[in-house]
Amino acid sequence: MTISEVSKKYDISTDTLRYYERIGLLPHVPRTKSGLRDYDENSCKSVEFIKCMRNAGLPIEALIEYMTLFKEGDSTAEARMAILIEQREALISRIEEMKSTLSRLDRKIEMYKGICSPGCCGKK
Amino acid sequence: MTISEVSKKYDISTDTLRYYERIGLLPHVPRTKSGLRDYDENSCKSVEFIKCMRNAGLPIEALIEYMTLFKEGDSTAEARMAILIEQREALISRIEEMKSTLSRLDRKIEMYKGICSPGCCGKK
DNA sequence: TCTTGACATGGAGTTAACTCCATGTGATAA
DNA sequence: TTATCACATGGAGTTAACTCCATGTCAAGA
Repeated sequence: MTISEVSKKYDISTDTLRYYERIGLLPHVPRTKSGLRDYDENSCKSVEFIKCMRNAGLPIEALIEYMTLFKEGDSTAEARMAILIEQREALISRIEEMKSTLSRLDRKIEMYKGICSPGCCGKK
Repeated sequence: MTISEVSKKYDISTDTLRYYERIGLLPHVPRTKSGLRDYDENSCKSVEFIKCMRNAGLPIEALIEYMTLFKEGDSTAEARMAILIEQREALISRIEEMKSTLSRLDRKIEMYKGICSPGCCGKK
């Protein structure tokens, strides 16, 4: 797949895809004879994984660490798992925080509805 | 309350507190005769609200709009509510996204545990 | 052969949200 | 009265994560 196809498929700009590669987040993508990127299934999977993790707010730094260990082979499984566990914890607490903010927002919105309900909207 | 007390209480740097004020996010904080900030209950409530919303990822821009409308009085209630509803929607979808990433992480971690379980850690 | 269009690279620029800094002031402790 | 100290202000600098740009190459259509 060309870079623009991957860009469309995952809704990530080509600039960002190249950026991910040069900072070592996305493992080297295969090239055609003339040097163009030719994403294979592995590359696509990585892109998809990165997109998912980034959208959930995992920092690029942690993802680079993870991907780097990955390239280093099976012996790094332990360390990779540690990263995932750490990020999992962080994610859980962000979700909790967001949920409580959400219910606060809900209450606030209900209040606004209340203000506007019995009378203020005029009776005919 | 002095700025440093508020800073400790809400765990927000004094720089950030002043920053919020100058960008119009935090309504003007009362001052002492000599010009020092002297946070009253209202100011504190605003700080707490902002902190909560920011931690959940609401953009400063939206919060400024909200606060600005607030200052403009009751006639803006409708518009304020609209902002809250909009942000609520955004928050919900972020939470959903994060939850699905969380379960993906969970599965991945289970996989790592699996790899390491029956045998690889040596018997004895 | 010439032109066009997608892509490559290295490096600079942007955005959001702070964070830091230089300089100045008023209240208080020594 | 002098030295601190917390605080004030305006403006510059930082960080993460992109995004944009100038310049160059290559393959394919006119």
